[in-house]
Amino acid sequence: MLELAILGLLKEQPLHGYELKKRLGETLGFVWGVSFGSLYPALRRLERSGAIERVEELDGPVAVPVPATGSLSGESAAARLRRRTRPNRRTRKAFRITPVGEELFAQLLVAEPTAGGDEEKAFALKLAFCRYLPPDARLELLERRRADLLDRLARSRRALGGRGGIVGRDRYSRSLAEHRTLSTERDLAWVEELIADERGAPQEGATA
Amino acid sequence: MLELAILGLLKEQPLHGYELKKRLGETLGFVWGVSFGSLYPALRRLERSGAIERVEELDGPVAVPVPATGSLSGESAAARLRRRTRPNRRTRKAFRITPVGEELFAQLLVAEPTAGGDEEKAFALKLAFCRYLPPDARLELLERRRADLLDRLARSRRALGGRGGIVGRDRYSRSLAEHRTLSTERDLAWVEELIADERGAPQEGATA
DNA sequence: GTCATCATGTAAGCCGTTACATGATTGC
DNA sequence: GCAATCATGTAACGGCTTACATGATGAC
Repeated sequence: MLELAILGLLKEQPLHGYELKKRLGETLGFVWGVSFGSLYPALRRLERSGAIERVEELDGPVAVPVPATGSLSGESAAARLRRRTRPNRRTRKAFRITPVGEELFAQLLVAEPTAGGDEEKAFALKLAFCRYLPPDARLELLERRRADLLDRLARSRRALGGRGGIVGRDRYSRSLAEHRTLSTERDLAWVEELIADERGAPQEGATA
Repeated sequence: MLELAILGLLKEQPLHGYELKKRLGETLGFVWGVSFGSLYPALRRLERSGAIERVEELDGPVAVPVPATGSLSGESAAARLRRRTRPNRRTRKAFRITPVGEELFAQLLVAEPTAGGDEEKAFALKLAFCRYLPPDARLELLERRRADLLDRLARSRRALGGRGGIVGRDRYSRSLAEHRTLSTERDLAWVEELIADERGAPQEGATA
């Protein structure tokens, strides 16, 4: 999962570890937070397997439009900008994705979630990158998610309604079960909406 | 987390591993599924630490009212019932919670989630057992959750609205971010409802 | 010269997983 | 007797965490 996220971000532009972590926290943050302790080993693994490679840092490469989160004071924003224009650090190691990495990325994007992990996160992550997927694979991803949710909903309802289930337990458990069921229903509705959109207008590589 | 769940179930009645796993799947299933590979080692740990102890299996102990999930055929339900009335298995090891275990349980129930784990699950689990908590601790649990959700919501919105955020990314990421934000808002509303209920009628050990 | 931040990395450990191995009980 | 289920356990591993160690760069 981490590797998918890394490759996905590197598809956009070469980055070094520290920056990668920041982006993982910013643009994928509602999905995920990673620590250095996992990030760097992951980078090494990816490099050794040939999925990514070191790249010399060109000066001011892709010129992020101006980070301007708005919450920064004008002063420090200016400082950040100044710094950003002259990033000639020798100590940092930027990586770029290789063709091998592209292939790995494509594989990971359609792979079954590795049971141990968190199904929700895995789906969220894949969705965040599914613009790189051909329309049919995209649909399949969504359909699979839909099936999972239907399944879970069935179990939820069985637990909720069936005698011997949640009924008769305390109010907290009951409230929890009800809320979870509702959430699942809404997730399902959302996914079905995505599916409908997808069938309606199967946008090729839709970036906008 | 596993240990909390085990202790919580054992508070109701002594159980052996296999049954424990079933219950974990049934009554806590929408929150959790455990495998034997974690369950048995956890039981050993708990036993060694004195939190639980082996107990001789009395015949037909607590007499679960009749499992009757409704989805079983009458035949196999009858078989299940028949079996249940004479469970004189020597091979299985039933455990009961000890005073030490009660204390551990109480501790785990109010402990901060161990960062590594899944915050959602941890909260759900605690809520499922919070009837054992004194009203003030219960409120604190809810308030803490509320704070977490508020925090997450703020970050969600920042990512969503702020320039440099999700705007400008592809429609999938955008939809994802919007949906997550909505979900968080609803979780928050739910928790606030629970808090209001709690303040309105601080039921002592509310089982019904 | 010192502090904050940027930047990379290692070590130990936690908490769970799957896969495998084994054996008792019961229904037919 | 045979298969299904009940029941307990071990081994190897996975993926992530925190805590720790180290050092460069830039601001003042």
